[in-house]
Amino acid sequence: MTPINDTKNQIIDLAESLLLQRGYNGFSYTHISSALHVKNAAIHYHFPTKTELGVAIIQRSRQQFEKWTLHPRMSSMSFAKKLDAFCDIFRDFLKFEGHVCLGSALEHDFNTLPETMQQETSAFIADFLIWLEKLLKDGREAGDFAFFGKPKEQAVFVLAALQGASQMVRATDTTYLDMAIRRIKQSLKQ
Amino acid sequence: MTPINDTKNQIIDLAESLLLQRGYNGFSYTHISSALHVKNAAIHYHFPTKTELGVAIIQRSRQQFEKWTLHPRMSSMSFAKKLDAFCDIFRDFLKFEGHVCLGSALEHDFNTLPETMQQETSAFIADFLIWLEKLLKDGREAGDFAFFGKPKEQAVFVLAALQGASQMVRATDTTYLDMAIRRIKQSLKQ
DNA sequence: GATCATACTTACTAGTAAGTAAGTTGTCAA
DNA sequence: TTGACAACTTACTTACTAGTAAGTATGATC
Repeated sequence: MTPINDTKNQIIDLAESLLLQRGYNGFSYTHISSALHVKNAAIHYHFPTKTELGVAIIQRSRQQFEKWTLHPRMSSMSFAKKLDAFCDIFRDFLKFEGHVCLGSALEHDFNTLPETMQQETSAFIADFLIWLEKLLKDGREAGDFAFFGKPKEQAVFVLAALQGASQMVRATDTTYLDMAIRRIKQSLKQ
Repeated sequence: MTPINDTKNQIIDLAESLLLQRGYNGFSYTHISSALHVKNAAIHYHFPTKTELGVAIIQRSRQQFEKWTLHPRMSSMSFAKKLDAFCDIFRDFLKFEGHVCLGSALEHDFNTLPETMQQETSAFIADFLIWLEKLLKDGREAGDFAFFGKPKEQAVFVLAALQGASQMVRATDTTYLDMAIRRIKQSLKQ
């Protein structure tokens, strides 16, 4: 048979891709099963409910982000380089046709999401904001960044711009994210 | 019977509200018909397809925005006041429980939208960007705004931040939009 | 008073959604 | 060789989706 967890991981991969492309209410188990050439019930075997599948997607992404933040190469980076790397996360999402970042996709469907997914979504956004706030705070203290007000407020602003731009790309032009990123960096210069 | 266009307008009102709350794939004709205490087919009488209803929502919004830009009181406003008024559009969306701005909602569902709705969505976003670009350009020339680079790039940045923040609010806190607006204004100061 | 359009309702259709119960098959361990 | 389990399939259910065809009440017009 197939290797252990192979189908399960393929399901999460595909479901995440569909979520980023079409939103939580825009994909079904049939989308996944037909793409993987298995039956509808096979998906239900691995993820009895769509809610469990949704939670699995977010939890895996949270783990990936945590791993990213803890990666050895991060500790040797300058604050500016870290911000660059963070912006690259959003650029990477757009490499796949029609994708948007996960936070943006989940926020949009928030009101129609089951409660457990809502909780995971809020935690996911909080992960990003906490990391970003610390980067901006430490970067300003070190003299690498310059901005007024609280680091948290600036973090909200940066994340909002990144998410907003990654979404705007769909109805406009893919260069718009780069425009926003240039402006974000500009807004942090002395 | 009911006054002319009353039901039709009520349908657009409700459909728009549902679209902003739940996304295009998150509401059905049944949501509308049961709320208005009419039958499913009554909605189809006014809007034969969901696509036509979707297009009607966007077109009405575009007309409302055009009317807003041409309102007599606008011409006497300072550039800063105009920007304030523009930001208020986004604040107003959030007054209704769980709403997000229309542009954000449409961009999110873009890939699953019928073609006519995609075209209207792109035009809707373009309306906003063109107005904003002109405001920023004229404002900088008059010495009221200060920023580097092209007005268009700054316009993309401002709209991205507004849309992103209006969406982030769902998974976080309603104060986050105000944070972003404060930062936007700060980024345009000398 | 007949005709006609408007604004519906009743009663359906075909398709798709998530989800389930029961049976099948390959693999591995005792 | 025999269980036992993982990983499915087959065959279904219930609920909801957009959309339609045909009929009806109401008011305005000729």
